[in-house]
Amino acid sequence: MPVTLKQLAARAGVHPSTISRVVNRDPGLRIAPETRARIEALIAETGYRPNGVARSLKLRQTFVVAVVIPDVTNPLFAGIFRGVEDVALTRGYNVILCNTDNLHQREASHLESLHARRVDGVILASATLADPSVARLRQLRIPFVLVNRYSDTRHAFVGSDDLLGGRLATEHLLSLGHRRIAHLAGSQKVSTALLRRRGYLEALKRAGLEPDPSLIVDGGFTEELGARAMERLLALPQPPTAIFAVNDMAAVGAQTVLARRGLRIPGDVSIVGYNDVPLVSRLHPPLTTIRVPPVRFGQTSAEILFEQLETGSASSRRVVFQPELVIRASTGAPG
Amino acid sequence: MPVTLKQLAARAGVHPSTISRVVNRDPGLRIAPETRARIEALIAETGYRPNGVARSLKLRQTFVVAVVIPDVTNPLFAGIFRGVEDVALTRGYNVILCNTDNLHQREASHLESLHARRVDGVILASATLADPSVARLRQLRIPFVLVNRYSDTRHAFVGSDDLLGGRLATEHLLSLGHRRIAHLAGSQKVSTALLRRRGYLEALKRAGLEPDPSLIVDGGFTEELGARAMERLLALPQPPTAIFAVNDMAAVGAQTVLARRGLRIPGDVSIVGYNDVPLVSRLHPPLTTIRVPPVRFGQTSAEILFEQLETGSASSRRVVFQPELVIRASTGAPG
DNA sequence: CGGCGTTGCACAAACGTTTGTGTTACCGTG
DNA sequence: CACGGTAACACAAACGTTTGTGCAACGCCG
Repeated sequence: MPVTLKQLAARAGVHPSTISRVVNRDPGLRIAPETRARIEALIAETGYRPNGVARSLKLRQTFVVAVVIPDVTNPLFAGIFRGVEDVALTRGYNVILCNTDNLHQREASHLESLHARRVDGVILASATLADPSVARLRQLRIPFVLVNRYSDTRHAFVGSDDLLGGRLATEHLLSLGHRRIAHLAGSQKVSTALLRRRGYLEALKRAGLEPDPSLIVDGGFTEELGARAMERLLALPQPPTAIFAVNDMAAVGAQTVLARRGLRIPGDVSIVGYNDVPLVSRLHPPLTTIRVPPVRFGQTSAEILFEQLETGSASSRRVVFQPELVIRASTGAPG
Repeated sequence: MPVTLKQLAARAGVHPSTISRVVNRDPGLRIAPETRARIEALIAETGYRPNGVARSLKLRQTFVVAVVIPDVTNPLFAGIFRGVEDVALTRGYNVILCNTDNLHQREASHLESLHARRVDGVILASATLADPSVARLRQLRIPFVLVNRYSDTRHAFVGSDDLLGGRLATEHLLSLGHRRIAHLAGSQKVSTALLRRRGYLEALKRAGLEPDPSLIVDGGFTEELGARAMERLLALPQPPTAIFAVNDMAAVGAQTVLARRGLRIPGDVSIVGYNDVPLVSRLHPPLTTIRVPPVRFGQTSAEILFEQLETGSASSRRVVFQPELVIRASTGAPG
């Protein structure tokens, strides 16, 4: 049922190339008005749509980009995707979404598949530090931009100042009078976690405090891992009076175990999260957190990607947004 | 840089078709072991990957499916996407994600684009009742399955029993002793909203109660719209003692205005939501809601879609899951 | 009226695969 | 030694476009 150029040409009594030029509005096309009308009528009648696959083959462009993220189920990444789709749409692009679950293996296999499909570019939100997948992307000469997390500083990147964010969160806690501030750290293989931790350490140092290694506990980005890390902290001889969690979900996990132990927030321990994902403002208590603009991440990274596609040359633009501390009821003066 | 079959063939001193057969492991291929070895070495050396676009053109299959949803930012739809991606991966498929924002125009334009790209199938989670887009899909002969919402009963569909869900929610409220139960209804153009409302009405009728039209207020699926609807309810001469919201976000919106007015939940008014999206269990108070399995929605719909792709014939299978009432602290006996 | 510049198209190659059908050389058999 | 069979490939068409170039026919000018 899908009509082809050749069939149309036969019915219109012209050569396929002529039809092609009218559907593509070739500006240099000189054509008799009646012929054009005949062709246009036929197009309307048959509902002809050029076969995108054939077009892509000929044009060496697929008009598809891919977004690779750890997990759409995480509102941060969902927001990023929205951002890129919104700008991709305006350029006539569609976007393939790939979830990696933070598995290198899965990330790599997605990339091979995307390469085979000849996507025009990829936006990678799942990069780790010195990520081999990023090297692969370069090797394959696939235009790409890193978002939220970076791999190293040579590549196009859009995200926010996680170092500052870590400092903001910690300084807030310090200003409330906390001295034993713990950090629920994420994997140090990802830039965001690394920088937030560094920001935490910097803030402590600026305040003249010696960081206590036992207060920095490697957890992860999930509720489950945040909860486990919190439990380890509570087992300490002298538990912290405040927590800075690497992200909101870890903070929520910590809240849960605190509540189970009958500890009050912020009475007994204050908590600050990171990202300000939906609904954390409605938790019990509402979570103090660091706000970042996920949709703008997506939009900006897409714009940089398309810039590369248009100029045909890789960019190493880095745009970093300022994170913002939003103070809610989960933080207060130490008991 | 991307190698082609022809280039490989030249270097290997064989015909392109021979290479093609070895990469595709053509079972009927008789080949000298040494030739095969030479070719395989060349493939490994050059990192050759068949051009997927050319393959698609020849095979008339793109190995791409699309998921069309209102908004990924909504965890329900994000979950559905995860489900379909998981099974698509096992079949070597990639998936394009499209957001419609519940705009018919945007839905239609996405569909045209997907058709032009010749995607192998689509999973549609944004259908309205008697949706023209669904008709278009049939007309274009694109295999598809509806998920969560249906358009009419002739098409493949996977979702849950929203009628039952609506009854469950309402009966729970009734069993607590509520008599003035309001319903924050969603758009009656979508099956889920329509059925949940019908379930609500049925439960009332079974309890021998006459539904009060002023207690059914058309809101929408967002926090904002839920809030507005709640305000209208509070302006009533005799406000309700309980609310059944069409989804969790609307319920959250209602909670907000209740809190602003100093009304206690569930002391003054009870609330039940729908979907059990992440974090509503951690709200203040934790939200009673109806749980549905979004990831299974996605998985199942993908399986049905692939079934169609394999058999080459449209299916009208309908699989509906049982929703589950999960009782939390937002509901209690009327004050 | 010859030549030239347009106008309005047609031609054909190319994009990179897949696959049904040759075709050659060789081996074994009677 | 002729013949059939098979092993190991080569050939070529096709998938549906795009685009540089070719080429009639026509009108116009000197």
